[in-house]
Amino acid sequence: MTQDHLMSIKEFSQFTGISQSALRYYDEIGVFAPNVRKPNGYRYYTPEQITAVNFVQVMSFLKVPLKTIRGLADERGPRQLMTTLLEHSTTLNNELRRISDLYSLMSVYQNLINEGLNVDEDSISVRTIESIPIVLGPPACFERDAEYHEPFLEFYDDANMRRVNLAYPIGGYFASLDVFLKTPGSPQMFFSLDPTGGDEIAAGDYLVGYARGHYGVVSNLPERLVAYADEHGLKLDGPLYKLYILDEVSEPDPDRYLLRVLATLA
Amino acid sequence: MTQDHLMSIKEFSQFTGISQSALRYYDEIGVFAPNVRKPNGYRYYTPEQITAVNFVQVMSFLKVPLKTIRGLADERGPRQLMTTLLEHSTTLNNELRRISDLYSLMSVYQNLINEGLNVDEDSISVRTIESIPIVLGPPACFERDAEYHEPFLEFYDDANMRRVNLAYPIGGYFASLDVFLKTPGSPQMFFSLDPTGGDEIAAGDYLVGYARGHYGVVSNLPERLVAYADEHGLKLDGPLYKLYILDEVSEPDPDRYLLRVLATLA
DNA sequence: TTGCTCCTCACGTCACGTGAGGTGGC
DNA sequence: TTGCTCCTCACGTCACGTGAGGTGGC
Repeated sequence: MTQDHLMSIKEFSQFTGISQSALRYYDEIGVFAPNVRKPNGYRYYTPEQITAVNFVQVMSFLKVPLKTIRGLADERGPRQLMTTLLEHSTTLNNELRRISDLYSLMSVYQNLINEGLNVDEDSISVRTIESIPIVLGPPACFERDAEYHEPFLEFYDDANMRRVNLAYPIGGYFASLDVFLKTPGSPQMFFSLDPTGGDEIAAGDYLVGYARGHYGVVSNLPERLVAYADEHGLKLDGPLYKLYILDEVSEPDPDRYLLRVLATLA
Repeated sequence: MTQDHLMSIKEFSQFTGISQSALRYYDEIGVFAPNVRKPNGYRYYTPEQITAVNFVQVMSFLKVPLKTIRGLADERGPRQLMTTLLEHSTTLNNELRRISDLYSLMSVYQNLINEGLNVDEDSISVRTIESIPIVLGPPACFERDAEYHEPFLEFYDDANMRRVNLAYPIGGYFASLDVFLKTPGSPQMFFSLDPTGGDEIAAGDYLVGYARGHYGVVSNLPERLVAYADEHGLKLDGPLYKLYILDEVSEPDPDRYLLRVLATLA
């Protein structure tokens, strides 16, 4: 290495993919300065500095504030760097969790919306379903003078404590079709589609039906389910899952919310 | 659902994990307002709004600006939401790539630093190594009057075009020990430890040695490697990989940079 | 001389955080 | 009355982005 090759801020910016204004800002706050400053104030960088600025990028991606990175450069050393990396690897783990959560959240939403857009909502059908992971909440007690929101809030409270991701759609669980027929608006438990949960909608055959309307409105869906089962000689036995596949998130008109019911076939 | 339960901003903040100031900000820019505003200006939220604000959170995590989310709420609908989700799933893919890149980058750094801290740098040893993925650059031609930085910059240019992550440590490749003995400062190619690359340091047995000092300084390492091989009746045949395992990123003192050489054993 | 690059302020932006100073509810 | 919560400005912050107005290099 004889004489160092000097790169203008433009060249250096193109090499590193870091904007010129970012480079000037790094210089200003003292986190990363060009190796050479000409009398006219022009900044010049050396090729070796590419590694150094990459390090700044890495640390700032780890959510370490730039001023901390600056301090870190002063008391640098392999051991210090090691501990810093270990400290912030938890940040990275959290980020990764958030990303993969979001991934599955998006695919859940996409599946529901897709179903909502393409389904023939007037017909009842039989569907074989893979196991779906869910989180069941505590028993929801709807006393006659109590209001709907109370068990709902209880569910939220409980879910918060159990670190359930409440961005996933929430549905209602009924122990049987009979319960649903009697109190279609009052599930015995709520459940979240958060896939990290320890519960599941068991794999198997289900009777599937839909209904449109505000939260709580089931119109004649329960009767249609029973009629279909009778007509086809099917026996319904086991839990029933109610879920809004188009809700306020995707549908601005409450009259067009779309409800789906899965009823276990014996 | 009789009368809606109303939550104060504090309660709602605790339920959703969103700060009070963020909620006020959402209200201010019109992206998410409380359902009820009392005459005294107090904000009250209903349980149903938990889903809605979760949606805002999700979109803003997808790097969608809040003002865009506001606009999105106006012309909402299942179909629109679907396309928005699809559009921004690429954002998510990029994020995920960056995170997992950073993960492997950190583990590469950690392994190197660990090795640098714990190794007996004066002794030569034989080590069996798993295959290590790398990216080889174009042939580096060091003409006698050319300067070191030129092939180095060529490597960077080429790597940039091939979308190699230049934050990974960079080393030098020599076709054989002989080449290294003659020109230890001028590798025939550069390589990056970027693990996405199509090349590799082949699995097998290597003679491993270390040297301290500035970039380009190898002190008596070549001779020590030869002497060790002679002494133990080992034959060196095949490529040699040179890499700084402690460089300017981890070590502030250039005299203490630590170089490692892997020489293929026949 | 003509473009092009670079410079330094200075101000804007995005998504909030942080008091200051004051009111409301129980 | 006391303490707690809530309110609205207003200003700060972080990591830049964006001109404005001017100089330097070939």
